[in-house]
Amino acid sequence: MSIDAPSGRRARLRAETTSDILDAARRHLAAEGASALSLRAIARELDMGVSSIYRYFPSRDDLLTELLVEAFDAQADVVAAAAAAHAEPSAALRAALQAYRDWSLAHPPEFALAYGSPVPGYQAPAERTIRAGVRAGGTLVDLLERAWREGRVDAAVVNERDARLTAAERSGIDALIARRDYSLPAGLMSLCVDMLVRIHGFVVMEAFGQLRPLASDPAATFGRTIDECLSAVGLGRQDDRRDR
Amino acid sequence: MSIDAPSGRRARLRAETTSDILDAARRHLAAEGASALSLRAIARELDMGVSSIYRYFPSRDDLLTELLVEAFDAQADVVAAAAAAHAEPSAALRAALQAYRDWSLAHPPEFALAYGSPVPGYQAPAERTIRAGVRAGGTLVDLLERAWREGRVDAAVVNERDARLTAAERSGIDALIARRDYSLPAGLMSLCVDMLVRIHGFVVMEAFGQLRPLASDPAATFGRTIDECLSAVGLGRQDDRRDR
DNA sequence: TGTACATCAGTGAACGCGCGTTCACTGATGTAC
DNA sequence: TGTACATCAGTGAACGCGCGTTCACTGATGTAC
Repeated sequence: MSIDAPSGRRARLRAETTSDILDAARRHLAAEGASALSLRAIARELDMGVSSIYRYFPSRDDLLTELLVEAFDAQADVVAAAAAAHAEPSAALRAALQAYRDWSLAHPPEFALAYGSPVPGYQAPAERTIRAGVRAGGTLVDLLERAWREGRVDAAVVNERDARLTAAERSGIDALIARRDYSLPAGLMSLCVDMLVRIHGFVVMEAFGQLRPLASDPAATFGRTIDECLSAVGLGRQDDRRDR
Repeated sequence: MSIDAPSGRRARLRAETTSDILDAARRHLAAEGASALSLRAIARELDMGVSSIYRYFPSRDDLLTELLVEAFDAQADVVAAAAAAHAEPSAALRAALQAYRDWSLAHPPEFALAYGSPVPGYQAPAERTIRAGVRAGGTLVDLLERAWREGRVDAAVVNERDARLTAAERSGIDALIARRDYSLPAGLMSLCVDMLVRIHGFVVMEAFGQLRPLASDPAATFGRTIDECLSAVGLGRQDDRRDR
């Protein structure tokens, strides 16, 4: 997060205070929710005047944006790291999906900020936000691309999906692939979207407490959902059954 | 919504004003989000003093609760009506799931209130809220129960799921069935939960605008998701393929 | 090493705002006889 | 039909609160010579 970091005590202290503020903000995010995040409360907690905060962030909204970008980045980092730990694509994909869930459940306020209902009166600035928000999904697409190139994806599954796409869907998928410079076939991209929706939907429900009354062993249920997603995407082979 | 409704002009006017307030509240919910819902703004819109609102609702939180309960009820009504329009269970289930999505997309603020990130400083009173919140899901379970009783569910699918349940999952599922007085087998209940999670997850993403960058024909994508859910639940037979 | 100046973190008071809620009130609508 | 009383919708002023943001300031930390 530190920009440039031009050495010297002053710079170091500045960086420290900046991250103190962000930490306190995160705590308040956790306690009260994004729309109740208040500069005054943060200042109180840090034992400093409210006005001091303006030395570090030009406004409350900028603070929120920073938190939002950090959240997306942290999640994407964790997902990428999990994926990188496995050479075999479907094992990597499993690990990545698991990491997606783990991070989300471990950081409820950040997750809610990133994916929950919009914060009233706050409009996230597209430029900074979109790039960060796309990264986690991008990692998953990369994995599928690699699996596809290596011939590990069941082509019959992909072709069947391909044949079922409506014209509108196909043009949307093609545009998406072009926009993000992906290189997988449209059918596989469509299957990938389904997978994302399924995984994310699961995590949203769990994070917001709507799953608890329905499933008492969410980890197991999620594991099975991963299994089903992998096989739906044409990766349901025997070679990765060991790590379940 | 009207309680008892003891005739007379006064009562009628009272009911009218009450629903005027609720309407205005809904509009503000739509415009600003739940946490920004303000009695003063509502009063302004209705050209009345703020204090008058207290003749109708004891506090802001009670107003919110009323909106919340109404939202759950409205959604559940729509789902139940859609289901009731079809005799054949899997057609009814299709219609019900479709209605679930349609209502949600048509009422973004109510949907966000009911299923989005929690409103800061507001805790929904469990007694009134839970009963209403469970209704829509209950309709879907009823349909599956009926299909099961009529022998339309593929027993092999149910048994396979049954065999895969962890001990924790099984006891959770059994408790859920007992608590709500359902009567379907544990395997089918577990499949039903998966279905709910999948459908709800899809709708959440669509309602919160996170699906748009990924899918350009969400209706078609949702239709396919329904297909997959039905066959995952053991209802993927030929007899209802006509209405796709 | 010492001096003169620039930078910048931090301060506290103030502004103006919108909020939920309370209160004592007015006047219209209903009810009992 | 008329009168006396009870009910209750609606009012406007006031209270106390927390908020984001601005401003002119002080004093410590760095930099140039």
